[in-house]
Amino acid sequence: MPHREAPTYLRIKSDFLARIRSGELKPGSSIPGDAEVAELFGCARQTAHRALRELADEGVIERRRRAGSRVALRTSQTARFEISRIDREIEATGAEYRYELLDRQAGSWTSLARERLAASRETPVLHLLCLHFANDVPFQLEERWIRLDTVPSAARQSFAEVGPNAWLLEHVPWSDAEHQVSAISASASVARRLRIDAGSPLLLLERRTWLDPQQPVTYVRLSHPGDFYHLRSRASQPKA
Amino acid sequence: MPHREAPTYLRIKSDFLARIRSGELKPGSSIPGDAEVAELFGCARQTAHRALRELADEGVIERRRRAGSRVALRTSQTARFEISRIDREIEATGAEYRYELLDRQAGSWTSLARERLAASRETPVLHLLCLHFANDVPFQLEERWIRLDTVPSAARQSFAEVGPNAWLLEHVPWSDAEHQVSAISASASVARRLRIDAGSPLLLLERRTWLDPQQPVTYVRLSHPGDFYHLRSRASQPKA
DNA sequence: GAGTGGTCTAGACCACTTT
DNA sequence: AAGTGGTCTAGACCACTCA
Repeated sequence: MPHREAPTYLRIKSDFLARIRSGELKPGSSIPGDAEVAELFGCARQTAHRALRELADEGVIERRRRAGSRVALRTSQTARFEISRIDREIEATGAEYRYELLDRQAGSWTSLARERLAASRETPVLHLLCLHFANDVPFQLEERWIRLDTVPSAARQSFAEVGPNAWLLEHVPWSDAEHQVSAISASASVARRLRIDAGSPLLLLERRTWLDPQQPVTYVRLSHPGDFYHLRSRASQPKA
Repeated sequence: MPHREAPTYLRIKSDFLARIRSGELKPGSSIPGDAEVAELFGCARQTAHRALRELADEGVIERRRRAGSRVALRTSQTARFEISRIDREIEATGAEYRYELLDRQAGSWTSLARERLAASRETPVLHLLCLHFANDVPFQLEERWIRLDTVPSAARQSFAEVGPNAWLLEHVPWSDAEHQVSAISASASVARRLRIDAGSPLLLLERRTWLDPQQPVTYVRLSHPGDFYHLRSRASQPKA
């Protein structure tokens, strides 16, 4: 296999990343401007510009007009967790997936859900209670509220076969999403559904989505027995 | 304030995003090639190319040579959680932060930590047990192992004043990181440290980092009383 | 006012992939 | 073999921001 030469803009990025990693360039160090970088690497300004722009987009450096570019000061690590459709996630492990709709009620608010969806008592809502199984073992309990004024078509869905998450992902676009992960004790009723002991640790994933910043779509609480479920994330520093 | 016209490549991105959001372009729909988009918008091919390339980088569309571009099929939502330095996170809430080193031992492996760091019994290691307080209430228990063959300078650190996370972030670059979040019951010893009841739910954040794919740096278990801590994430669809 | 980054163009060559 | 995306150039104008 012949070694293919990397594009110039990637070589420039690699070069700066290596110099940052080695400690030669420290957070706050200033970086040559587009024109100078272009001259150093013997390329057009546009090419140098692309390398530096992408480094800035990735948060590696900070650029300001007139003031020039500097190595960014990193204070936090970020982890990106993929939250897949539960059916695919279960099937990916080789287990058999099964879905069960436990309850479906229009107009059934809880005060928590009303607050989360910025709704009044009169706002039309669909409440769903669903259970997801892996090899016939309860894996996830899903408590969901859907605002019917935002998504009227949901009222015509039975959700007997297709889970609400799969349906919403395919039929309702979203502009904003909020996730929250916490650890709680299983209440008696949740524990009964999940066939675990009351008080057992649960990994609770809450999600809200919006059609646009003014229109909440759904609020969902996904409870998982602590032994079964975890969120995983693997990240690399920007490479090239 | 005069309304400033947006750059052409952003207008192109917005246009496609709007058409995707409206349902006019569905997952799998094909999208005109660079040249055609350039003609449609009356701009140079490079400009159209940048718009489409960025959409592809963001995962909105998929591009393949010869085959053209298509709207990507999204199956999962991704949430990006920022994992800050705990001291800053606590101070950001207005609470007072305090740090305490409970234990520091060289050569003290557990089998779990050895497995996570791909180490043998003879691999030199530093084990640390730390407690982080918010307003004098235990907030996070930190159990950490640092491979001293990878980071020899850690052996000279007392970690009495500066927490290991802050020190490592500033002194040891990393190329890869892995996070895992789960819910567990507090063991008796952990519960005692955190001044909670044994069996209480804990949000456990585990992290591993590598200097490069062959050199593990550290493995850490961060336990948080379920009532106090949660991971939060807010995301928007790519906007323009 | 001057320097820096941000964007755009017209033209070009190449590499990959499908037909 | 041909069409598509990926990259590069040389030159240009503009906008923002600091001195």
